[in-house]
Amino acid sequence: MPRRIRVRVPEPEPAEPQDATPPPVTAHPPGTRVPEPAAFGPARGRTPESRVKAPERAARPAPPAPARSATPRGRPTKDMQRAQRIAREVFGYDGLHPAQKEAIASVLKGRDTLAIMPTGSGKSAIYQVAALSLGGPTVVVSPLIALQRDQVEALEESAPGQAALVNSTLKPAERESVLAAFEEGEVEFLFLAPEQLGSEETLARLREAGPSLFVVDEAHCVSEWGHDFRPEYLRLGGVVEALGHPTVLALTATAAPPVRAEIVERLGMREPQILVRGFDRPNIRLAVRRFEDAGTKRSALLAEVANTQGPGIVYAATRKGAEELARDLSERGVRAAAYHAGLNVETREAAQAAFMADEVEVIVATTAFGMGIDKPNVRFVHHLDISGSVDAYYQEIGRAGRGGEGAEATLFYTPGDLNLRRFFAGSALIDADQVGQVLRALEEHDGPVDPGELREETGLSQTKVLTAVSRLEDVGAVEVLPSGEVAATEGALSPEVVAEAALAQAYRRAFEQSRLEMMRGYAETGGCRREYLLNYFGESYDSPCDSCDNCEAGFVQEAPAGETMPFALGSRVAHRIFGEGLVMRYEGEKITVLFDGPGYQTLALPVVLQQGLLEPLGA
DNA sequence: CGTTCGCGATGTATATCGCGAACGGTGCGATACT
Repeated sequence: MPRRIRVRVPEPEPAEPQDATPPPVTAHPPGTRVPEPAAFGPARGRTPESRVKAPERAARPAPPAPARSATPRGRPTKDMQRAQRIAREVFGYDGLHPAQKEAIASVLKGRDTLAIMPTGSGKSAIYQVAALSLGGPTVVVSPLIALQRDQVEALEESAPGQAALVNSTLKPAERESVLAAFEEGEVEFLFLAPEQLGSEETLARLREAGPSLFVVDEAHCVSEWGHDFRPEYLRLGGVVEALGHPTVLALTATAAPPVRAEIVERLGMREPQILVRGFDRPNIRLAVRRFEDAGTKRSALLAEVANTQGPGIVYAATRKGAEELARDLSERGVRAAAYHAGLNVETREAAQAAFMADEVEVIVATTAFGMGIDKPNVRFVHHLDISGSVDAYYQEIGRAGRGGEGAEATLFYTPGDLNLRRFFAGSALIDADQVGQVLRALEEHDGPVDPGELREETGLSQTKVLTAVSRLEDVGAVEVLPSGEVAATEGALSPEVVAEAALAQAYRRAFEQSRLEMMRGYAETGGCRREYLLNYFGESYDSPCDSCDNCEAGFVQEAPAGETMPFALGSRVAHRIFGEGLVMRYEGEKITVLFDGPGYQTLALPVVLQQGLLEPLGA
């Protein structure tokens, strides 16, 4: 029930004349610092003169423009011209990069858009400019409260008072005033974590505000965290629907093809525009050093870091490992600090701030460190322990060399390190018993049930209940209503369903394991590592790269053109047992296919050809 | 899977051994306590 009836006057879009009147853009208030340009390339300095000129440009009447529908192809539309003015005058960007323009244009056309671009390439500018150009409020889902704060602060510089956030640290009165301001259209951007959207009341308030744009930042979290760690991520598709399907803009720095597909599916994106900006980071030199025992490996890494100019990041798999390495580095005279989720907030923030300020030279961290870190002068990112997937690894090493200078990414590898990752890849998932418990609790009710009730009745945690519900939803046994309530679909409550949900779980596990196998493949490949990484992200690359250990050692020969690729890279194939899949990579006599069911599988090419194991499929 | 933890036994050292259990990584929000 709406608390009040209110006629909402649509925001500028229709009210704004389509002709020469300048857009209602706030110029920088005097004394406001102009934010750094977010576009690629070196930040060009802005002179005071250029700042003074901006308002003049805004005041100058624009040339008469034809009606929007008559805008000639290939030239910026009226909407895009306006977006570029906003980028310049509100945010102080010197110009938008082509990829940014493309993404903004896509959003302005009302198209759901997935933009995959490296950190530091101005992803924030995309949603900022698109949001102000669209008119109508914008919901931004972001995984970390710290990131939300950074974004609000950044917006505060150029669009004061236009951004706010909602989370559990707010007092009820503060929360109320933020939501009210958002409903009234006084605040353009509202930042929140997906968990906030689990509250029916909050959702209703957002619906009341009538958002025109729904942004999912760090969208890979949908796939990486949604299945166990933060299941609310899988609920975002329902949230989008409940909000009347505003245009969805998903942003991430990395996503392999299956992760992309999952983002699109889970967010319920319709005919999405998918924009991928180059994955290659040629200035990062790639290497793997293999050891047979962990002690030797650790000593080698210590020596390497102690003799290398920082700043740098070392990733470790465990908290303890991170702390011990930081301690040993300090003993060797390296200014090092540990960073992991077990540290108290002050220690963590101090470590990060010191690293950003170049007071700490090396940060030794678990996976807790990194999201939102954009430091240009990181000289190396080394791994004491292997990452759980190539996706995670690439994101981690991508924090090196942002400024464009040379950087090193070395994986210190022993095969035994895979065990811990195997454990992580399988452990967080719930088992069939727990799915059964939730299903039985559902049977007790006739109609839809609130997840909170299920939690009480099963004694499972919120996360477990939501995970079980997601699995049951995957097999069509339950439906989650826009209200957040869970409803069993007709005739679905059967032992077969539990079995099916368990199977879905097994598939997920197999997929995780196959991703780990791909990481192992990187560690053990004799081919060009850059090619391996880029193939993983669905891009082709002509090795050798001359900037990885294998290419430098001369292991990688240039492949004769048109050699032994019986199935084109990126084409669809079918396998009798594994089902359909996507050809990812050739190496030696092996072919790697990403199957829709069991994930990445590497097959022996001669056997495949001899026994006809793979059938090419049409596009 | 490998390492660490907790505990009882050993058998008299205030320490070591052996065994099974537990843990290992990401963060939100809610709750219970000062």
